[in-house]
Parts: sequence; structure tokens; C-alpha cells
Amino acid sequence: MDEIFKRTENQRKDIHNSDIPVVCRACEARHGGMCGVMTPQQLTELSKFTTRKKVNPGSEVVGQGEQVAAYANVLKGVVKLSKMLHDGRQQIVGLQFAPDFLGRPFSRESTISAEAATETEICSIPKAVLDRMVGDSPELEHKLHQQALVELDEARDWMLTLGRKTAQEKVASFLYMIALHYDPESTERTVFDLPLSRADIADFLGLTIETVSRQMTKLRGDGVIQIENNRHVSVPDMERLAEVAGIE
Amino acid sequence: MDEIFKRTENQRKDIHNSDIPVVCRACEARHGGMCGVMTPQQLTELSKFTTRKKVNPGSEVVGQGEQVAAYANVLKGVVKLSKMLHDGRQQIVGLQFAPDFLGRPFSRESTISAEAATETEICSIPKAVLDRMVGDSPELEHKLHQQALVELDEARDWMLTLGRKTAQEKVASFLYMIALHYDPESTERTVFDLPLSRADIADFLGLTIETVSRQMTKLRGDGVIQIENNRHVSVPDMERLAEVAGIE
DNA sequence: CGACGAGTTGAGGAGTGTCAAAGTGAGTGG
DNA sequence: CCACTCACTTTGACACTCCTCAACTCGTCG
Repeated sequence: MDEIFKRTENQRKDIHNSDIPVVCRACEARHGGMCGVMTPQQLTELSKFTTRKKVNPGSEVVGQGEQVAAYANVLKGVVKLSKMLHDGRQQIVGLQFAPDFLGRPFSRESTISAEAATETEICSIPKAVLDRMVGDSPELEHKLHQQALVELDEARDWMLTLGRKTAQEKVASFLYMIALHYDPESTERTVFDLPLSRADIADFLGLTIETVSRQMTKLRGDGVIQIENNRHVSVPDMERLAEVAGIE
Repeated sequence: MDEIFKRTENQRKDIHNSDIPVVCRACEARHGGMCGVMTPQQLTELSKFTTRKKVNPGSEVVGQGEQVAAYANVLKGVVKLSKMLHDGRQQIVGLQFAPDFLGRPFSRESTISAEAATETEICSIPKAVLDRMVGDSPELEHKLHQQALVELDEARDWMLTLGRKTAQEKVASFLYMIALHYDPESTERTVFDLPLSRADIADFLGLTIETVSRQMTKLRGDGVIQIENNRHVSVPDMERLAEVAGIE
């Protein structure tokens, strides 16, 4: 079905954990992330150049200038990708969770800024190093290609939400997406903390803070969700939420 | 800078036109499209399985069932990618022009439908054939990866438009995008035909037909554009249009 | 304790959507 | 050649959603 994947799996049969660089052993990015398709040699090579960093909420991740340009893997926390109009109107165009890859391969700077939404940890990779490795490793390019396609699907799903849903449906859709992200299987009660402030949610949904707040209140009043502490949300019935979100 | 590209360029130095399959010689897809990175051998192999087709406006391109699943290159015309809510609300999430690639590599069917917006011609490629070639050819995967990233950028640009711009700015942004597509250099007067009906434009912008119509009328009244025949548009000053579109 | 940021709630208004009717152009058949 | 139809577009009147501005609540931290 997916030949490149099979090839990679076979390679990995012979891998002993001791071959893998210490910094990578317990790393999120090897489970589902980009580093999962790399050989021990590649990991060893790459790990010479990577830096693990904490990023505080609100700070730029991989700010411009820093090593001229770098990529990163998100290891913990949530990073928001956003775009701005010159008059200050802002739109969040994507959320990256661990172990997502961060950065735009093959340059052509898009005007996107990446900012930590929560307490975040990243593994920063100099641009030149990764670009070279991708050129030499079809498996790695394949993996990044896959992730780009997933992000494209997500972006397009969100376009439907932005363009055609009501405020109520938008907020419900957001909650539903976050809930699924923390518990993909959930059918019964689902509980989670929102990684975004009301302002961020508004920027994600193309609404104002006030409208988001009102819709949350309404969802609470209708019994679709329960809220505690502003950030802590509990969903008694995911199907009900999906229905309100316009996701049959 | 981009090693894979360089490698491909070198390969192509030795290519004689006679090596290239007849059907491919004058084909759009070799100029900027996916086929531009393929060797004569690859093209010959691929061309055994491809079918060139006309598609009428409104018909599904690569409808499901047709060869189980197929990819396609757009050779002429415009294809709209759209998503629908179960109650019929629709959102166009992308436009594909020649020589764009059409289809979702590596399965995972997304719920997108592709429909011809204008008189369209495509080169249809059976899924299995291309999947195999991509597995064997890093250059080809690189090219598709690149295109996916471009589409991702476009999708995110559009999210900003959908979420944060006014109806006026949305319509202006749409006209600006189309104008640039037909004449990327244009600084002076730019003239073009809209590939989409008002209904399609509305579905692209997350508006209603009536609002689109009113905003077009207003842009005409303000002298930003001239309209003839509903479809034929003339822009005397692209910078003025960009300004109205909220693109500084 | 007071100041501050984040969130909620309220009143009023602007911008779009909805519904309805009229205008326009292309194609058809008499 | 002209009426007729049909799809598409424009225009108008009105309603409603969501935004704006403002006040208030709550929890946190110095």
C-alpha cells in the first residue's frame, strides 16, 4: 500500500535502542513525528545540531533571525500559527500539537507567525541541516509530505467552518476538535483543558471575544458542555456536541 | 539551495524531444507541472496509462468509482474543490488551474469534491500507477510535496480572508487573486474573464450571491473595476484593487 | 487591599442574510 | 425574425446575526 513506509518499518526491525542518541530516546517526535522515520545514523547526525528549548506562552517560536532560520518539532504544548492584516486583524490558521513539525520547508517565506499558546517545548533544527537531510532521504521527505497533506486537510476543513458555519457551530466545532485531539476515541464523557484563551479562540474562529463567550455560555446553558475555571471543559456527550457543531 | 531540483535539471540537459511520448510533447503539465520533473522513461511508462478527457462545467472531475480512484493533471480550465455541510451549505476550499495536480496522494479520502468550473481538460492517471511511481521517484514526490505546500499556503491565505475580511474586501481579494493568476506581472490595466459564476464566487468567499453582486456593483461604482457581460472584468489599477482587498 | 488581566453580560447598531421581484442574455421553436 | 423560456444576475426591503462599546465580575499577584 505504502511502500516507503514498509521499507522503513523493515529497517527499524534491526534497531537497538542503544543506537539511538540519548536526547532522542524518550522523545515524542519519534512516535508519530518526523524522527520516527529516521535511521539511528540519521538521528545521531541530526542530534548534533538540535537544541531543546522551552517557550513561554505568547512568545514567538522559531522567531526570525534565530539561526537565520530554523525548523522545529513541537514536543509539548500547543503552537498557534497566525496571519495578520496590516490593520491588526488577526486569524489563526493552524494549531500544532506534539509531535508536529513546524516550519516551511524549501523557503519561500510565507507571512505566518508561530507563537506558543501554552507552555511549550520544542526541538529546534537549523534549516540548512534539515534541508540537506531531506534531500538525501526520501523517507524523510515522504513523512513531511504526509504531514503537509494532513495540515492541508485540516486547513480546508477549517475553511468550511470559517465560511459557512454560525457562531454557535464554530465554537462547538472548536471544542469538538480539541476534545478529539486529546482523546481521539472518546464516545462517553470527555474532559480537557482548553489550550487557548478566549481571545485566541476568537482569532481562530473569525469571531470576537464577546461572541465566543456568549456562545460558550449558551452551550453551557443547553447542557452540551460544562465549564470550570474558564479553561476546564467537560463534554457529557460527544455526539451531541458534534451535532451542534454541524458535523452529523 | 534545492538539491533535488538541481539534480533534475542536470538530467534534463540530455533529453531529446524525440524521447518524449507524443501525447506529452505539447502538454501543459510538463511546464511547471508534475510531469516536468519526470525522465523520458518515466513519461513513456506513465503515458501508457493516462487518458486525456474533456470535462463540462458542473461535472465531477475524477468522480468516485471511475477506475476506483484516479489522479489527474488539469490541462485547461479551472477546477473547484469544495466541501459541503449535510444541510447543503457549501464552501469552495480551493481552485486548481493548469497545470495543477488533482487528487489526494496516499488515500485517506477527504470529503472533498472536485468539479469543473469552466470547460476543462484533464489528464487522468490511475491511482495505483502514480502511487508506485512516486514510491520509486524521490524527484516526483518532491514535486508533489512542493505543490502541497503551495496549496497549504493558499488555503491559509484564504482562511485569513474568510475569517477576518469584510464582504467588500473578500470580493476584491477574489478579483485580485484571479487577475494575478492570469497575469502575474501586471501593474497596469489588467483584463480577464471570471472563471466562476456569482454562485461559485459566493461559495468561495463564504457569502451569498446577492452580497457578491452588491459588492461588485459597488466596486464598479467606485471605479475600481469595470464589468462587461457579467464575466469580463477590467482592472485599471491593480494597486488600487489590492488596497481595497486589504493587501497593503 | 487595590490593581490588573481575563472573562462575562448588556444595549444598541452595522453588515450580511433572506425573501421577493425585476432585468439581462442565450438558446429554442414557431 | 420574433416571442418564449430559462438560467443567471441585479436590485430592493426587511430581518437577524454578530460586532462595538461599555460596565461588571472574578481570580491572581504584588
